[in-house]
Order: sequence, then C-alpha cells, then structure tokens
Amino acid sequence: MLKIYNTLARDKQDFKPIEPNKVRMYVCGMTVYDYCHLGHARVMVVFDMVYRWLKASGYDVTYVRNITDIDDKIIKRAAENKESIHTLTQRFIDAMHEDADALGVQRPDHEPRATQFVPQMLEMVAQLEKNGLAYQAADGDVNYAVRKFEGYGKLSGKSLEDLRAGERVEVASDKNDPLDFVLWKHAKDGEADEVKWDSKWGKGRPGWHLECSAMGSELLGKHFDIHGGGADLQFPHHENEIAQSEGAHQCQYVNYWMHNGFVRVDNEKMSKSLGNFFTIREVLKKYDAEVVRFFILRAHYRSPLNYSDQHLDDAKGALTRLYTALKSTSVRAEPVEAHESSQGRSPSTDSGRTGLVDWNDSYAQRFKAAMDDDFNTPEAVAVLFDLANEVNRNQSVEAATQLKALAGVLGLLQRDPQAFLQGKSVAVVSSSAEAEIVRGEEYINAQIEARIAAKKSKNFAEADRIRKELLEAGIVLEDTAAGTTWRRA
RNA sequence: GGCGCGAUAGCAAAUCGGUUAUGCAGUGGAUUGCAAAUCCAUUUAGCCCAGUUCGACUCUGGGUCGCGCCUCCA
Repeated sequence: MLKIYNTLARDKQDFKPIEPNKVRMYVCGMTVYDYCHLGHARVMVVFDMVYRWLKASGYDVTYVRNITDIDDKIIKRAAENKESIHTLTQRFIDAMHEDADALGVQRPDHEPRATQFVPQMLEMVAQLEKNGLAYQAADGDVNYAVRKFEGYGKLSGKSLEDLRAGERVEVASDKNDPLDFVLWKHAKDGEADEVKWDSKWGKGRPGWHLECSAMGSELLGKHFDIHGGGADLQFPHHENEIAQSEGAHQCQYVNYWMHNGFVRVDNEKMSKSLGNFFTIREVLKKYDAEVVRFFILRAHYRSPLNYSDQHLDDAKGALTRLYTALKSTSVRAEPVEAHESSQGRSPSTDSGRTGLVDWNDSYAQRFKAAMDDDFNTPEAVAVLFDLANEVNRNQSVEAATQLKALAGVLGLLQRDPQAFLQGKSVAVVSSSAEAEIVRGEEYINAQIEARIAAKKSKNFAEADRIRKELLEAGIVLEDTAAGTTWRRA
C-alpha cells in the first residue's frame, strides 16, 4: 500500500483515496512573470513523478496545477516592460510549457489561470463574509479574520501567539489583526483596467491565496485527496488556503499535504530574492534535459537538492550507464526496432509503457515497494541500476525490457540509447569552430571507416592516432562485436 | 526570539536494530592489437557524548554544526 508523508500529520500515512480508485490532486504552480528556474523544475518533475506513479498504480487521477497570472510582481514587470499583463503572462506560460515539455513533464489535466476564476473567488469571499470570517477594512481591502478560524496554524505547526511573538515591524495597515491576510485588494489609482474586476466590495483584484482555494474546489471539489507544492508554500500560503476553504465550505479541505524540498546553491536555498537561481533554459543549454530530470529524481523529493555542475556531471555519468546497458541489447533486438522505426512509429512515446512492466518480477516488486514508500525514487533508481547490471551480465533482453519499462514509469530512458549517447556534449560545447567541424557526424563516420581500414592493414599506429584525435574532440570510440560505435564523452 | 528539518564513506544518496544499498571516483583482475564499455573482486561510512539493548548508523536524551519557515518565494 502507498504511504505518503503528510505534512498535516508530520508522518507517513497509508494513502486512502476519498473515492475508490480515484485521486484528485492539486499542485501550486508558477507565477508567470519570468522564466522558470531549477526550483520550479523540481516541483514540476516531482509532482509529475507522483502523477505517473498514481496512474501506474491504477488510479484514475485528476491533476490540477494552477497558473498565477495576476499579482503584484506581474503588474510591476508589465509596467517595466511597457506591455500588457496578458502579453507578459502568455509569453511566460509558453516558456514554462517549453521547459516542462523538455523535462518530460506531462501536462496536468487542468491548468487553470487565476484570471479565469475571479467570479468563483468572489463567491468564496461572499461565503466567508457570510460565515463571519471576512471583513472589509477602512482602506477597502477585504481581509480574512484569522483569529476567527479555529485551527489556524495546523498545517505549519504555528500558533497565532508564536506568530505574533516573532512578528516583524509591520507597516501601518487597516487590518483588525496583523496576521489577517487580504482576500480582495481594492483597486488603486493609476492601475490599468486589466487588473481591475468589479465586485460588491468595489473594484479590485484577488489576493494571492484565494485563487488556489477557489480553483481547487471548482475543479476538484470542496474536499480532495492531495495538495502539493514547494516547502516554502507551507506557510503562509497553504495555511491560508485551508483557512479559506474550510472556513467557506465548513468541511475538510485536503487529506494529504505534500511539500517538496528546495533546490540549493552552495547550501543555500535557490530563490529569486537571493538572486542565486539558474533558469531551466540556461541549464538546458549545458545539460541534456533528461539528465536534469534524472538529477532531480535521484534525490528524495523531500530532501534538499544541491545544484552544481559537478552534480549534474555525476548524474550524466550515471544515466549514461543505464543507456549503455540498453544499447548493448538493442543490438540484438535490432530487426524489430528497425522495422518499427521504418514505419515512422515514435520510438519514445512513454504513454502505455507502464503496461509493459512485469510486476511479478522481483526487481519490479522492489521498485514498487520503494515507490509506495513515500515515492522513494532514489531507491527505485537503485533498482534500475541493479537491473542494468543484470542486463550487462547476461545480455538479457527480458531484463532490458523490464529496465526500460520501469524507468518509463519515472519518465526516464525512453529515448533511443544511441540518440542519448551521441547527444550534445557537455565538455566541448564551447570550443572552436574547428572542433565543431571535427565533431560533425559525417566526419566522425569517415574517421571510423578510415580507422577500420587502418586496423585491417594492421596499421595500429594510425588507428590509435584517429582514436586519439576523436577523443580530444570529445568522441569516444568503442569497438564491439557488432562493429565500432561512438558516443560523446 | 518562536517553530521545524537534517548531519551516512573522496563526492552524491537510500535502506535497515544483527546479513552487499546504489551511482561516480580509487585499487586489483578478466576482457581488448591498444582502448572504451562490460564483468568479477576490493579500499573509503554513519557529527560528538550518554542511555536502552545480547547487539545501534538505525531507538531515547543532551550537545555541536548546517538549513528552512515566521515577508514575496516552488
């Protein structure tokens, strides 16, 4: 049985869906005013993995990941750029999709945008007001009366007293309690019409926390199974979501809260405010997207993950071992593969791959046990390596099939091994134009032919010279029983 | 200051109260014209101090260090 670490309980718990065989899951997505960084990549990949595992476990999953397309920072950035909110957000939504696609992240079933759900949000504010949990302040903002909600702090383990004790200097505000948070922000002079909506409390726009409560209940119901997000959202965002949803609907909001750990740089949280972030597209210039995905999945989702070139290089080496194992047997399976690809069939569609897993096999059972234990992907990946060893030891096609199928559950290893192994090089990517020519595939193949000829005539000095020259350009030659193949170092 | 998380070999990273994690790197061997890849063997562990136990890296208590949240943040 699947166990999930539930932040609400601070413990691993058996996962029991509300409706048999159905899982409804919501994850806090991006605020789209800039490119996604590696921290965002982690959320996307981690919950994509959760989504895949739930589906592989036989659940009918509805996965929602929202897009925040109205907020202070978006307004500010649009003004700086002298462009409309919509143009700005659409641009970064497109960019986000490109990044997610590259990382092998499946699209959620719904990607609601805050601006599309303003009526539902206003309805919620009205309900909260009716329940005595919201009030309009003198400045026009509608706030949530935190002290009226019993159980405020149950997710983050904070009490209102503790929060007040550690309070920082607060700017003058019209809130009844400094910890009250805004549900509806009144419109200010000079703001574009684009950021104003009519409401019975006057023109304005929604506070940040409100969108998730409104969209969650609209798309998944008032009570659903899993809610995820980065650990930094635990407080205040998720705490406030609970206050809003449970305050409005008078029933339990979410059963299992999941929070992923941070990506770090030099042992510090990667974040916009610290400025120590790397965007996904920046990293993808240097590293294969699957290496990045593997790098993320190789650590447990709740642990911190240190980013550095060394760690990415390490991940690349490890993934190379896996693909090398696959390559060694694809030689045997060549007739079938060639037939399939000659008919234009996509070689790497990962949907349906899970159907190929033989779950009775002992490796698959270890893999399943690991995944069922709060999504222990490092352990699951270790099983993949044991399987690779089995493949290499016995040239086992069955083991290779199983390896690819299990890895597919994690969204890994679905490409043609050769394509991965001969993909863009890290080490020599920025060398001279001459090296670019040397690394051209036609040139490589010609050199391989020349070397084979040299070997035939026992001219080993020439054969070695060619090997050395290619190696200096980052190309490794491998003589196998099936002939000479090459890969990038 | 309040609350919480973590500390595993050269690097990264899991499990587990007693039996090989795993990947990279290192060493020895097999294989190879030479290599690479691969296989076999192997060296490096569990922050410190107490306690529980026949036995603790694993449980309990204390300490030290690191990190996070308490303000926008994935």
